[in-house]
Amino acid sequence: MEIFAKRLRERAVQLGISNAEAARRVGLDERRYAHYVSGRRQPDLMTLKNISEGLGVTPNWLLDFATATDQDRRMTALIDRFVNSAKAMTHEQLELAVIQAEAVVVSNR
Amino acid sequence: MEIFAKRLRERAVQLGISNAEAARRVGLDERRYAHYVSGRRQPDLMTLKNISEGLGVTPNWLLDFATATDQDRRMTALIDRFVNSAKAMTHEQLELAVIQAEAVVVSNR
DNA sequence: TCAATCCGGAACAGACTGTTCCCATGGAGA
DNA sequence: TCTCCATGGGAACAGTCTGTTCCGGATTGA
Repeated sequence: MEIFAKRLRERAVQLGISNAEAARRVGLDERRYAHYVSGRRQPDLMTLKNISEGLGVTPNWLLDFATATDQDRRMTALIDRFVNSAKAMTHEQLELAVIQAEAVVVSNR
Repeated sequence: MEIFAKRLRERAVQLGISNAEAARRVGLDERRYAHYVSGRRQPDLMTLKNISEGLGVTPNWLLDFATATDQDRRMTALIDRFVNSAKAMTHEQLELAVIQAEAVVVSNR
């Protein structure tokens, strides 16, 4: 996961801070954080989450995860339509829609 | 990271497959994957990424990372649930779900 | 010159992981 | 009913990896 270390360095530059300062923001020991920056060691999942929050980024970005939705354009187009509709719904309406959707998925067995 | 293990089990249910089948899709040994499912052990970052791809979800979702900082978090959480469900749907099923959602919005007027 | 900050390397004890057995359960088919 | 196979849990072990601690060099500002 060299990309992870690269993203940590990249983010520090974006924020205009040193890696040591980034470590403090995340709440990690400088040496420990330095290991992540150098790419020689990897954090556990909880630490990954904390780093994401501390630096204001997402795990997806830190891991360079390309959203699989980019592959199927028809699906993404439909999802976009749903998201737009969801913004015009009440919370109860959206909740019902989600429950229905999840029920459809379960029934696919 | 109990939530991570929970999400693995949750996703297997969504896809209607066993954990062993999920392990095969990801390309991991069943025993090893079972450790992740039980929450007793955690994968490294590269494996996390592979699991995300194999199961058609995102690291953000597997880690329960709240991306909502702008709008209503309840709404975005529901939308995320829908998006994940949509990935397990056929195109026809998703299309119907969207049509229904848009119909709900129209009825609000 | 001195102090402070940042960053890299080395090393060690401890924790964690990946893997391998063993076994219990439950469903499918003969 | 019996057998086979898939699933999944538990235990254990060797090896790897991590977190932490020292040390030193480089840079900056007072």
